[in-house]
Amino acid sequence: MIEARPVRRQARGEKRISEILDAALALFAENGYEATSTNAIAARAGMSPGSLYQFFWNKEAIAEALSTRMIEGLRSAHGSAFDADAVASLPLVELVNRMIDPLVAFNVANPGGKALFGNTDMPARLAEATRPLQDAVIGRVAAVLAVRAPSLPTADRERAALVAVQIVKAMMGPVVAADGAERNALTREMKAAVAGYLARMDEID
Amino acid sequence: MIEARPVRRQARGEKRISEILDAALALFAENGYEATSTNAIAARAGMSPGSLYQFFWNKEAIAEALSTRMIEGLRSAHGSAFDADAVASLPLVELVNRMIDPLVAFNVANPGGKALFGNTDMPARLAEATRPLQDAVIGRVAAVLAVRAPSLPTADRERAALVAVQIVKAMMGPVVAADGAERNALTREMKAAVAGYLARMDEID
Amino acid sequence: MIEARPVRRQARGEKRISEILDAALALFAENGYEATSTNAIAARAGMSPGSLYQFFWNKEAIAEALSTRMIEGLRSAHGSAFDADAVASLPLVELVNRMIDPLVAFNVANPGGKALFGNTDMPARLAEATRPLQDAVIGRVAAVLAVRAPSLPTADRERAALVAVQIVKAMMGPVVAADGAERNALTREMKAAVAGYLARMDEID
Amino acid sequence: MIEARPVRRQARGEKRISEILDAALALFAENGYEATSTNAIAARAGMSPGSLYQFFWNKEAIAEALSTRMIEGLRSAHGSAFDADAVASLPLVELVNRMIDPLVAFNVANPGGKALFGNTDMPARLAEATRPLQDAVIGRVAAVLAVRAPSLPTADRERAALVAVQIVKAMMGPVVAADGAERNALTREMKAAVAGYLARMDEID
DNA sequence: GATGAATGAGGATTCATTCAT
DNA sequence: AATGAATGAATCCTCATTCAT
Repeated sequence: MIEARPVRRQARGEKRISEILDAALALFAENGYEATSTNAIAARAGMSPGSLYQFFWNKEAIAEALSTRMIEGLRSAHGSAFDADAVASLPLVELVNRMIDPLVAFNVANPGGKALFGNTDMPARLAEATRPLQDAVIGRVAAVLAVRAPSLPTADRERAALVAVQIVKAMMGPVVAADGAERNALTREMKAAVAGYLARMDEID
Repeated sequence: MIEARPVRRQARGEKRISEILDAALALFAENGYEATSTNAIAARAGMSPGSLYQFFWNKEAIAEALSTRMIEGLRSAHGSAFDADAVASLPLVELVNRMIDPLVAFNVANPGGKALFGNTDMPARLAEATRPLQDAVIGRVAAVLAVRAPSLPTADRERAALVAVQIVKAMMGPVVAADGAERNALTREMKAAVAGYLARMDEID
Repeated sequence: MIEARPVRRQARGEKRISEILDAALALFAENGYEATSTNAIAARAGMSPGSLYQFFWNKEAIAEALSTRMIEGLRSAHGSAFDADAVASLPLVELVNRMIDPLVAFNVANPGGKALFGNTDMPARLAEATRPLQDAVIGRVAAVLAVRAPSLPTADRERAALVAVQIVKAMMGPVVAADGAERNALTREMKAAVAGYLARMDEID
Repeated sequence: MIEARPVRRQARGEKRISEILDAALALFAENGYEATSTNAIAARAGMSPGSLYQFFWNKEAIAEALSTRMIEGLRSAHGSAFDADAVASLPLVELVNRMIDPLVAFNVANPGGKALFGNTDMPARLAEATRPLQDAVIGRVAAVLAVRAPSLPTADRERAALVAVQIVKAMMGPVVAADGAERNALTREMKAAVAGYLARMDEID
């Protein structure tokens, strides 16, 4: 009744958590959040339904953790792409490359992210848990714009960042779904769209 | 025994079908596809669950019909925006206006659309049922490009159309969610992004 | 999501509700509240689990309804036993007879009541829902005492009523469990205990 | 393979068993038998669930042991209250005092008892496991009556003992739940009820 | 054509119990 | 002796769908 359940975080725990998240990511990608059953996640992760709940309070918590892991993954995928001097000095096209290439690589390696973001079909509480990722990314782009287009009013800057992010998000589906030459072509167009749009707010080039 | 249920299309039938679709659209928009129960749709449509099934084989069929109705709605919303001479002679910015303004108006008036498109959280079969809308729209834009940039290879043209459509879709959520001045600002940016991108493939301006 | 579920109370509804309550009473009596599954109740009531929930929001609601039905049953079982002049004029022994005989008859006919009252093993909320019955009965006895022993302070009167009721409750289990001559003997002793105790507060005899 | 698990009774074992029973008693009192999980018992006893099962075969066994420990506790609580000459020579009121006062003290100190006795909400097998306590107490009272009212037929004597015990059990809940002056008042009434009832079978007074 | 009661499989979650370490 | 991760059956409840009226 009081139930502490400290959400295992030890040694072997990390591995199992990871297995659960992998399974969940795959299934969310295939069938969506709602249509994915916790029993299915457990089965795919090679454990019993009961074990799942030793690591997560409930289904939402899994999606939340997935979202968190995604943020961290993105951050490390970007590496030094957002370093102050890179941001300040690079030509726009090169900057866009540095931002988008790791994103594409990350999404190709982690299909299923799309099930988590920009998806209306999940409990309201979860949608909010998913927000940080969104906001983190937009914030990063806005920070870039703050350096590149310092005279732009904050509101405009945030809006522009949103637009850039939305374009990337929207194109990521087709990019991930395609492969080979077509994937490259789509990636090129995505970059063109983003760079073209941002060029308008950018004093330098 | 051989189950006829010929999907009613008669007199009063049309009206009831419409009521069901209205109810479904509203609920999908509020809670998403999976979280919307057929009983809730029936209730909101002012009929019994049994009656609902006299018009649709199952829940998916409702979403499919919604998708179809959406295509038609979009088509009529666009009116003469895609007329041959409009497409051939208008300045790009004006053409984009004629394409996007009705879309925004339509989506603001039908806020359930987002639950149906670009949402992974539905049975795979449904996601496919939803494709025609997508394709219809892309096809229309590709046709425009065929006129404006006739020298562009077909593959590039289709890809460009996809990009344009994705940008619009991606921005539609934020646009519909915002209101007043911010909605206008977002719409303006959406148009700028699309026009900016298409300008590259467009010989004229 | 909004879900009205007006808890069926119509024509045939009453019958089914009654069947559910009968089944629940029997099972609660056999296995207790917690150990009785809603599926088992439905099965014993000859319906599917889903149907059960057309009449009751959840398991607690069934116990609540059972408690309510019990109060009404007791009231009607007592008939005119608590009429003003009966209460005022009857010899104590006869009064006790009129109070206890219907209770014994009722409990023999409705075994299982014991699972609902004075049982700690149920959600706190339920325990409270069950209180009214308890209080109703004690209140009735206190009212009798108010007539028979008007000089007794209210607190003492309520306490005495509680004692009388507790004795009856405590003996009811053995009485119901026994049968034939032993049941009669136990009933006689229960009455003796109650009458003996009340005689002390009673001016007349 | 032949499953030994000899129910540890050694050195440190006794201490751990005691801790388990303490934890179980507290939790049964708080939440009832069914709602108390073995994991919660283990946690409260400061050990792992696995360890718990080294001392008890299952949940029922814990309740059984608790019942046994209760009998012993009661016995020692009563001390010399049932000594032959005390029983034979004391005025009834004083005898009742000597029997009931330790019981009240014991129950106030061990408020979990009520979850174990007179509670229908436990598996039938457990209810029986709980019987010995009941019977032990009744037997003791019957023995008293055998001395005080030797001419009473055995059956009547046992029945009278049952009544007395039931009264005490029934009042124990309210007594334990109350405190201060009200607890005293309730205890006084409990004694009055018991003494009043027994006086009828008692030749002396 | 319509109704709405009825169905029952399925989903999230818990918990008594086991077993590898 | 002890641990605590693992198990999986069982629970309450929902909902897409059917069918008698």
